[in-house]
Amino acid sequence: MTTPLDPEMFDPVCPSGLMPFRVGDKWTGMIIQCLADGPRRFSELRVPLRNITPKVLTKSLRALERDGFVVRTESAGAPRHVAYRLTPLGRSLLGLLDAARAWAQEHLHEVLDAREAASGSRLPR
Amino acid sequence: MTTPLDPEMFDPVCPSGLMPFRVGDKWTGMIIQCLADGPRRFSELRVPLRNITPKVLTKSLRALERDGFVVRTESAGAPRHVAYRLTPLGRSLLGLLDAARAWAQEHLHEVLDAREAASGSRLPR
DNA sequence: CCGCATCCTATTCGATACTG
DNA sequence: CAGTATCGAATAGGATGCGG
Repeated sequence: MTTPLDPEMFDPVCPSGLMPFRVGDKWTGMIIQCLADGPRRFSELRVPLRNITPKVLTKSLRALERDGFVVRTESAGAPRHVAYRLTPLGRSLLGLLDAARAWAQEHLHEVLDAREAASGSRLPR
Repeated sequence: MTTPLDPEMFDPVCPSGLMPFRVGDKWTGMIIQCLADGPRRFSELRVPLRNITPKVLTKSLRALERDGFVVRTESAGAPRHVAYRLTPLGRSLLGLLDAARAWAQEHLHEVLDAREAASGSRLPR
């Protein structure tokens, strides 16, 4: 349930930036994936999202909270312990993310090929 | 097959801007919808996308072309006649768009409610 | 009819440094 | 540990006007 997140969870060679889909902002989809099998702490999330700055992660998490996809829970104690977990509404997005990944599995290479071909034939209109 | 596009096709009251998903840029998803049941002309596309400027529409269409989702065909003659149609790859996105709409049908109101509630309780952290 | 050229604004993302 | 504050670069999106 709470095994550590794989730092290689998001392949840098196939960043979701190449995907024709986005959920929320640049990081939202990956954050939701990270929360798929249990609550995670702020700094735990920063591991797979290797270079995310705290400011940007905070912003994405606040948006997810505001929209009811995620709840934030702070337990008293020092050092601080803050956890983020998906709500049922947040979990309702997982199916769509799966569908998107399935599409990518099947078709993304076609997009990359088309892009490659387009950068070859440079006949600007 | 080529009945005119409904100018009210995209409800201004529920713009896709509120959706937590995006395909490509702001207009891409709507363009693909417009092309779902047959080729369409440039100016035909501008109708349901009421306020789109030609520059922006062009940019989105070029991106769709580059990625292999759409093909552009220009028939000789004056005035010009340019049509855009989905490729099989482009059509492969329709299922995903349907799934996204189904999700929205079922859950978007929860998001809006959550957003509403959040704007009520203003306890900034 | 189908764009392109220019200019402008707002937002997004990130780097860096600092705090309870 | 979990953020906040400030700054800067890049990009998206749009308004307007011209051109083949």
